[in-house]
Amino acid sequence: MHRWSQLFIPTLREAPADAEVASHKLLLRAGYIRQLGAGIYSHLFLGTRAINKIVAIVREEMDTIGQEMHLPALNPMEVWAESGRWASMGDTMFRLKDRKGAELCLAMTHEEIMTSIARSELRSYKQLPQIWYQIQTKFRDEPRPKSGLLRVRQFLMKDAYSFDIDEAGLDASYAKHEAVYRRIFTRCGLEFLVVEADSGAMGGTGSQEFMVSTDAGEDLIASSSSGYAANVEKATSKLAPVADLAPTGDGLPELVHTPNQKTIDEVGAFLGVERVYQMKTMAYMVEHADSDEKQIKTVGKTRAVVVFLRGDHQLNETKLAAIAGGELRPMQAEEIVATFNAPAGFLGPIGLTAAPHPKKPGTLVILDKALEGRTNLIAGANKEEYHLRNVTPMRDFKPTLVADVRSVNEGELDPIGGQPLRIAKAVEIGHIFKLGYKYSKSMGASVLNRDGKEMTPIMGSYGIGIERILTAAIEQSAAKFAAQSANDPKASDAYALPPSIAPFQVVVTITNVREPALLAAGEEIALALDQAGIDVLLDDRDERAGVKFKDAELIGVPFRIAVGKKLAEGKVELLDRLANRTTDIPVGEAVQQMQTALSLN
RNA sequence: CGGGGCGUAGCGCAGUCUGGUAGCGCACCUGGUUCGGGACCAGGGGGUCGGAGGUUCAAAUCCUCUCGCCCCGACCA
Repeated sequence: MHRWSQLFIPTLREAPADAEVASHKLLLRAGYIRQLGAGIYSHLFLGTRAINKIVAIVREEMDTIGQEMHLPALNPMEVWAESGRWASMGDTMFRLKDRKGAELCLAMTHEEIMTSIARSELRSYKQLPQIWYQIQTKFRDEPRPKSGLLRVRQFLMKDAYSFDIDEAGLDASYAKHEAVYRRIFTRCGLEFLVVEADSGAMGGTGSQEFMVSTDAGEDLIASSSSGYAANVEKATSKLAPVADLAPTGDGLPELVHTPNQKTIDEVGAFLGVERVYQMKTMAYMVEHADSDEKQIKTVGKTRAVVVFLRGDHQLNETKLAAIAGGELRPMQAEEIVATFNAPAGFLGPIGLTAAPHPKKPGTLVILDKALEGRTNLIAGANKEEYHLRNVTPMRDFKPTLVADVRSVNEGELDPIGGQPLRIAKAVEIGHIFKLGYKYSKSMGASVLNRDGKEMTPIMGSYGIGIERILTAAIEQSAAKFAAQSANDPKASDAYALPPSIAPFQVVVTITNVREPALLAAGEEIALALDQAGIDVLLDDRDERAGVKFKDAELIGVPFRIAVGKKLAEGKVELLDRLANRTTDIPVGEAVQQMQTALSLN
């Protein structure tokens, strides 16, 4: 049994000025963590206990489908060079040299290491499927660590990798992870959402993220009441049909003089035409990763990418980057002139030469799906001071491809049930991803199939941010407490963790340790709880009751038993902080009442 | 990397503009009173003012350089 009087729980009355988000302030104030450097934190006693509980849940669930390993965090450069990530990871990877000058890195994930084990050990389809996982510290030199434990440079991750003989096997391994992830996050007491995610420029056939909705989050997710949920990087929507403008003149593109009218709004106002009837031109350059040799060989290291969007729509750069196959940057003035033969402000589709196919050289011209079938649009004329009327895609110009590259907006209808989309901030706590052959192929893993033929195993990778479970739980709870008492300025101080991940399940607060009866009763109750297998923290400090109550709340323990005045009547007070309910219970029933309360959570 | 802000006692801050013995609240230590919602009285300890260089009789304060941290934009668990 733990006695507060002997523990190191450095609670703070005020949060350090650097702390911004609720979980960061609370973790510091409650004595869970202390900062060592930007994005580098020590977990103190309470933090470690909470993390250990989360890890135990993750491990217990993962053990139902996979096997735990422990891999090196310190990796020789060669293994990362093989997959191409030594080059592609750039500054995000911590790199170092040993005394001999050999290059090493601190691992950010473990695809390479797992694949190298698979390659040297797996020989036969009979050994598949395999699911290997580990719970380990990862290192990432984040460009901008922030928000306490939410975005850090060193963190705990549960990462798992599956190896299957074929796609059906991968689908099964993926489905197992999805089910296990749902159990893990449910047991951790989180309200989460599973969303469709961007699988990145790397390819891959499927990817879902597990998200917890909170304003502290950095991701945006779109969801609706029909069950649709997607990262906005991936989300699509149904649009209300638009009645096109009537053609003017002979119905063919017609030049209009538009001096000094460059933006969509200026041109719209000048011509008296709303934004939905206009076509917006956006010009980028893609830069292909050095590792993508094939692409560079056929289309060059950089390539012009031109996108046409409806005037009132926003480009989604993630979607575009996935299609373009590299990193994007806006075109510079000379590049614009080289591509369009016209200055910015009057760019349009006509006269532009599109690559006939994405894999062929030339300008990659993309027409956003929302413009498919539209007619008589207003667009730039590729001529200074002129725009065109009556521009009709496919008739007047042919893009390289038609694709969804726009961002959805709040209120648009979801693509499956047609319900309005809500857009909210969220934290990503887990990600499951059908990797495909990227690593097994580049690193040369293979097994013999039933016919004695060499096959490349297909892989999946699956991650969980351990500390993020803690922070998400705190954010979620703090938001709820704040909403419940919106006019109470101290409300942001309050939160409570789910019993499954709280450092203790219950605090027994002896309101005054100088009264022998209270002290004895508190000791007795705490001992009984401890013997019943309940994680109890006995607050036996010689402090005033107010201090002890505040501290008990600050550390986020979900139940509190106060031993005080009512002991004279043989009663103690049980506070359920998650339900915000206080009940007086007979001393002798403390264990049983706690067991009941815990079983309900 | 670009933009903004901040480094003064463990935490929160004042002092910097206008150079002149380094301060306040909380926390900490001692004694006393108090004891169910962050008590009170009295006494006390603790600071290379982020670092280096410069200007000056004199620098937390002015100048130069540098390091660190936080926040806003491009990445991810």
